[in-house]
Order: sequence, then structure tokens, then C-alpha cells
Amino acid sequence: MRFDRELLKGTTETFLLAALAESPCHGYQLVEQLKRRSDGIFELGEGTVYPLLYKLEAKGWIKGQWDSDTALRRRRVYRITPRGRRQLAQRTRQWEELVRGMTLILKGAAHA
Amino acid sequence: MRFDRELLKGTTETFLLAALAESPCHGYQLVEQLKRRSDGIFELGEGTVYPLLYKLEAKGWIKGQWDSDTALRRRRVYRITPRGRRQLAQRTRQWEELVRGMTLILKGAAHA
DNA sequence: GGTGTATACTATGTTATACGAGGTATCGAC
DNA sequence: GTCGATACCTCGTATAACATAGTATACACC
Repeated sequence: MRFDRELLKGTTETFLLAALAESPCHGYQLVEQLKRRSDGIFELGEGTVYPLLYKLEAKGWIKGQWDSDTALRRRRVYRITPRGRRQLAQRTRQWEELVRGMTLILKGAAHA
Repeated sequence: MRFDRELLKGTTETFLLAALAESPCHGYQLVEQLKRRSDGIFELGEGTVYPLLYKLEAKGWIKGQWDSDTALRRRRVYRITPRGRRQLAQRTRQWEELVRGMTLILKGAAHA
């Protein structure tokens, strides 16, 4: 499904945190991960993912490390930090609250 | 609840369409409506609502009419148009799809 | 009759988000 | 030795929501 770009705003960071909470990942792989894990609903481009990773790292929510041992190509593997997990929990609560509010409003409109 | 501003992006137009689908309303009242109908979860300011109403009207999804008969003060009552209802239905589908995708991703992270 | 408050609309500048588009480099296969 | 896949990086753009400020009317109260 193709979304209005604006509908995704504010949710993308949460995607990445959630994906990294499940397992460490490098950027290129995250693009595939998100697509797969969301059942094809989300497709973030590299131009979205990489800048976001730098930002999340700068905030201390994830930590990147160059993986030169196992990898064929140089790549940066990101892991979620304890602070990142707290941030994810908080965002998850906000998300659920948003869903609750939207449901209330859309339900009203449906039977109007 | 206080939201990250960005999380609301793309949803606000849908709020307004949904609220107007239930009953015609003027701008000032919409601010109160949305707060009440969402159980206090959403609080949009006038600086958000009015410019949005102009935009929705320009797109032909709602139609405003100056109400000088019943009102004490001049005020503009907006009604949703047939095209607006189709737009709302489409946005509702997108919203449900977004919720589905987010649920898949957040669920995975929760038991990771 | 003047002051304050609630109603009601209008207009503008700011911030930051997601994305497209373009670029670099390495590896394996044919 | 060329092609495609992997992997990363960067910049410019559109636009959304909001804060802020401004205008104007009705009404209550002293």
C-alpha cells in the first residue's frame, strides 16, 4: 500500500527502534527488515533510513559498530541501548493512545 | 496526553473530515468537538484548525457557508461533501493499514 | 458606560520530517 | 571486465502542525 507520506511522520523512528529491539541490524538490511516485518506495508528508502540512524545514535538510543569480522563488505551494525528501549516503550504507549483516539473519532464518523 | 507533534502529522485532516462527517460544524466549535470526541486525547489549536479548513475546502472535500441566520456572531459552518466522504473512507483504510503494520512491528519488538 | 471574558475568524513565520535523487565503493558471477 | 547486488552517504525540497499575534462582536457585571 502506498501511504500519504505525512501519515508516516513520527512513526518512522519507532519502526527502527522496534526493529533493532528485536535484533541488531545494519542499515541496508533494515530497509528489507521493515518491509518484511510489516507484511509489505512499509517501504522506507535508504535516504530515509540512514539519516535517521545517525540521529538515533546521536540521541543515544542506538549504538553502531563497524563489523569487519564476519562481514564481506564493511557495514555498520546497530544495536538498541537501554535508553533506546525506554524510548521505545514510551513511544509505544503514545502510539496506542493515538490509536485509541483515532478509533473513537473514526467510529463516530462511520455510523453518522 | 501530550504527543510528539510529528506523530499527528497526516492524521489531522482525517480528524476534521471525520468530525464533519458526523455533523456540520464551524471552526471554533471543531476545536472543542475534537477534544471531546477523542476523550481529551487530541487538542488542536485554532492556528492548526482554521488553515486546514481552508485547505480542505480548496480541495472540495468540505464546503463552508456563512451562517448569519441562527448565529449571534458571523461564523462559517462547514459540511462534508460527497468527495469528502470518499476521501475519508480512503484515509480510514490507510489508517487501518498503518495500524496493522505498526502492530506487527511493535509486537515483534515486545517479545524480543 | 466602561471593562472583561468568551466567541469566532484570519494570517504569518518556524521547525523538522520523510523522501527523492544522486553519488561512492566493494564483491561475486558470467 | 562488465554487470548487478550489496552497502553506505548526502543534499535539496515540500509540507505539516503549531505558536503567536491580530481583528471583531456579544454579553454580563459593576
